[in-house]
Amino acid sequence: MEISCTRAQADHQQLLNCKNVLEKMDDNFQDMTKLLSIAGSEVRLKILFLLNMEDELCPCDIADILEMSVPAISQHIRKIKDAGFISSRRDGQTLYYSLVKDKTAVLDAVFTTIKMVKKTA
Amino acid sequence: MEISCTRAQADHQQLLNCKNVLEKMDDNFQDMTKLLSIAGSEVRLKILFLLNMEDELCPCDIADILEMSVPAISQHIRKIKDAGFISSRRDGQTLYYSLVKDKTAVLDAVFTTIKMVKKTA
DNA sequence: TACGTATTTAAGCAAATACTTAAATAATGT
DNA sequence: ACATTATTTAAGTATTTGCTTAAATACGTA
Repeated sequence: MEISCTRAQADHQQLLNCKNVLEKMDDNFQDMTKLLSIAGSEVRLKILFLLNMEDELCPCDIADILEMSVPAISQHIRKIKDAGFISSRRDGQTLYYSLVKDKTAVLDAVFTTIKMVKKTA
Repeated sequence: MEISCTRAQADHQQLLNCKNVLEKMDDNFQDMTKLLSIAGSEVRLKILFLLNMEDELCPCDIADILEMSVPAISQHIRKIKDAGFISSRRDGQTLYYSLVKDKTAVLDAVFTTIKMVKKTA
């Protein structure tokens, strides 16, 4: 309980209500944080964007496109995969990765925004 | 250019196209990465969510709600403010922070998703 | 079996993060 | 001017991150 804000106008009922709301959605916050922290890296955001655009790609393709080393890409992929946002399909030696759509649905708004042409100031 | 993926089926034209698309939107990726990396921390995501819900709050309120120290909250606020996603208004000793709506519009989808009741498996 | 390619994994390291505590600013009231 | 409250800033530190290089694993083929 220990409310520390001693402002005269502090609305303690409001603060308690906020606490309750957050507590009720704690799992949702953790899930969303996981997705946003994955997407909050320029490299990983590009990987997710590319998979959304091309349906599936192999680590080697992604390394070529982003001009990065294969192990660096592989480690990003692993992080995204461990979080459950992409899945893989093997064809011979090649592993193809693709988005798990229902776990990454919120990113549609993100991709749309990225694709919007910016008005030059 | 140096394409390194030597798969027989590798579609080099596809890879070059991807590179071009990404390059064209590079600024957008940087802007979006900034927002997502800010939002990709559980504490900051909650701060943004609270500001969306309550319109404006002071650091002390947020510290109370999240049960964290005031300096810890202040440093998160500073990071969000430096990125331009919140603005402040002073009333006496109290600083009230609020969302810069047009810079955080994509987060509406995020907040909506968080508020959705999860189907228990 | 041996070799080449695709990918992952591991070890190492520099840089970034996110707290803590203590000190500095800023505004208000006595 | 002094004390109190709200907030920020700074310094210190443990943890996490994201690459690099080198080694391991997996698959296909001669």
